[in-house]
Amino acid sequence: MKQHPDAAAATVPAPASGVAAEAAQTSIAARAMASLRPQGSPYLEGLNPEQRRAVETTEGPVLVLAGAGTGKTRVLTTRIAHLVSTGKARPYDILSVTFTNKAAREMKHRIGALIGPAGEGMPWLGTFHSIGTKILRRHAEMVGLKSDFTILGMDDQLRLMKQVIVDQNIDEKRWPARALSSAIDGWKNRGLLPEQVPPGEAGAFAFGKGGALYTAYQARLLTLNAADFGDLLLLCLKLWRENPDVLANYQQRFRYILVDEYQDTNVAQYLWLRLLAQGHRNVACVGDDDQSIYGWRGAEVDNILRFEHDFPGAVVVRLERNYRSTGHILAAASGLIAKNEGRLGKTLRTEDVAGEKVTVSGAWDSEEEARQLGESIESLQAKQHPLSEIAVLVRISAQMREIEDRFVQLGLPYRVIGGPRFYERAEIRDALAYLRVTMNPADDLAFERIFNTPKRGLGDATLQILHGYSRSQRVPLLQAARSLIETDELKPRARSGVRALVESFSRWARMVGTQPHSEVAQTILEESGYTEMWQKDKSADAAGRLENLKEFVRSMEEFPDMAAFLEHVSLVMEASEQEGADRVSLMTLHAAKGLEFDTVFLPGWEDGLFPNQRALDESGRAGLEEERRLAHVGLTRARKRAKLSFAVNRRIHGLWSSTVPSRFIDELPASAVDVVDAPAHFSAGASRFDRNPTPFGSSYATPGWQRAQANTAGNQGFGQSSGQGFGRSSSSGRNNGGPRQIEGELVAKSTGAPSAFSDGMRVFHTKFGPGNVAAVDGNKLTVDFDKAGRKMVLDSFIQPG
DNA sequence: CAAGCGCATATTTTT
DNA sequence: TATGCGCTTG
Repeated sequence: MKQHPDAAAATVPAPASGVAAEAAQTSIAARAMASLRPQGSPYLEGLNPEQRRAVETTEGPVLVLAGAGTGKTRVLTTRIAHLVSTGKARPYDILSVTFTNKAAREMKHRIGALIGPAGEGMPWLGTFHSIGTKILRRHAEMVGLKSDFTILGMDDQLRLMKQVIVDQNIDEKRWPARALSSAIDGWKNRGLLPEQVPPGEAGAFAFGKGGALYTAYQARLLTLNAADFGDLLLLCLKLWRENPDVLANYQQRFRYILVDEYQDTNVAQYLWLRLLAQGHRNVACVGDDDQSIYGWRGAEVDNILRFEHDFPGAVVVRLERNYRSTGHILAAASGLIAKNEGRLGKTLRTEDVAGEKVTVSGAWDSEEEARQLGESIESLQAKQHPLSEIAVLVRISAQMREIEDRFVQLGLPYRVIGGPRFYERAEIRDALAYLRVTMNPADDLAFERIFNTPKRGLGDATLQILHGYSRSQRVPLLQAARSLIETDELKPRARSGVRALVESFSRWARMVGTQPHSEVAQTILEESGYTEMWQKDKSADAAGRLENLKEFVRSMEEFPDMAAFLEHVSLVMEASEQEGADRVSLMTLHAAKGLEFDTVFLPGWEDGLFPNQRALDESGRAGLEEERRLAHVGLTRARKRAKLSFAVNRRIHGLWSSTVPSRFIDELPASAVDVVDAPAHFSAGASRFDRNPTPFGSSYATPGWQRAQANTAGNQGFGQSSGQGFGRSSSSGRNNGGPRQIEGELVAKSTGAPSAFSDGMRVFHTKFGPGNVAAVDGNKLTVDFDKAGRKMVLDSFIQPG
């Protein structure tokens, strides 16, 4: 995109351009003008007083705490409309950042609806990354790049990291590229350039070479004229720090700044915003601390909690009126989130009816849970409830399989939202790599990717030769290949393969510009043998991949040229969801943020799964609070019906383990919740016992037992500080000792004898070696192994040591 | 260079 | 359990 904002503005029919010009000069007059308008502004109608305040407080820092379903997007878009139509700002004076492309698109759309085509001309509405890219391309030389730098996806990033690791003679096994890459990402998220990383931290990686690796990695990026996602922000910071005049220009340019989902910003984004906001200080951040669920990838809830401190004099507006959910659902969600300590505090209220209570039901195991889920959906379906208004939200994707299996069996149409994205599929990345090399012969990472795909008899040996030449002559791989086919460096066989490839790329490069770009792509895929490769492949998914390739080529037609297309896909890594069909939606809780449904099912509310043990282990109380926010997000997705469930047995890494209901269940206000008896039919449930008959089986599978379980859960007081680990909770209790051991018998086929182990005992495991028992739960032990760390193991694999 | 085996590993995921 | 990876073998 080379569109210059000022040029763009000239083409925008500015409704109040005369006023705008004055506004820039005489703010008093402008304000006076503005005060006249609201009465006649249709867009302000229907806003509640808080929303209106959020819209009309245009000057100075504003924090809008927008609870779930309180009309956040509406405020954001109306605010822009307000700024533009009062003449306080022209569309190109407003910087408006979102997190996802989807959010940006929706905002563009809605602004367009409010103020007409002027909104579509907003050049500075986009994601942090797309705006960062736009800024960087203009000043690329100042950070050592060229303006046509390529943006690396995660796979390129990893490949590059691997090379750097090898270059630095680090043991790749001990320090996998993944780990280092994520460390570097972490530093970038915190706005740290290589030299700014605290030495202690950098030293903790790769035998003290962490810092050196980061430096080397950045150097390689510059050589390749490439930037990774983190750089898109980090290099802006660098650019602005080193060139105050450039910064001043942007500070001046952005009269008003709006930020969506502020609770998800990381440190780099915060610094980025703060630098820009120091100009006019008109920065409005909209967010909800109770929906911050991305701490694990660098989001800092602190940013939102500290807003008033960071921007003195900030006006804080709370949007607490919820327009989405009925009373009980809201009460449940509010009651739950109130248990969090680190929050600014909001109380959602609704004027809607109380509606149905949130239901909680238990199941014997995850299979039965899925069965019940299917039945509930079918009965809703029988009552004409549209499937598209039903969502199943799970904590981890692994839960999806059983549910999908069930849906398939029932013939229930469903769709999985999230999951592997279109542009991340192997065939699409391959196709992209071909295009990238065609467009940019110096794109070594792309070249390497398709070097021998499809197979053309080229292996690692050949690649090493190319690399050697490329490095010594300081030319890109493709250039190296072009030179080497003139010599005898390569074996004849490899040489002919390389020659064919090199010549193809020259040919394809010549086609660009003379033929429509989608046709060029089509030709490339055919001539390279790539399409043929999949046609010959007779595995199950080959047909789907060919279909994807077709869709890929087709989607190119929506872009003016190949370069524009490539820019788009490097920033927009998302699938094109096809809407319309009446299907149940299945997704993770994370993927559900921002969506809403009439009916929401929330299976798997069990301690260890949700709240997730790993979050607890890694982040302690903060982790628990984030999990609780996730629960809150889940509940607030529901308009009319929220149905929680848990299973008492679940397979974890292939082993059956018994589980206890999530502590979150007990944190729900009782008045908003109905405990549901399990359905009375046990035909299917009984089959478990048919296979594994035990004297106790049937009685424990009765509804009464399940109710008892639910009650037991209530009485045990989960959720206090003690809860650590699947096993630890409260195994001493006689209430769960009985059933637990029987489950153990059924499930783990152990002897069922009471555990002979106790806390602190020295033990030996056939696989993990020596360790100390940290906790005992029936036949399951949590052991801190000397070498392998903390693991949960079955006692039958353990000997007293 | 490809197929096959053993081994470790096992959340959440946008840009 | 199941997947994916890296190494060994044909």
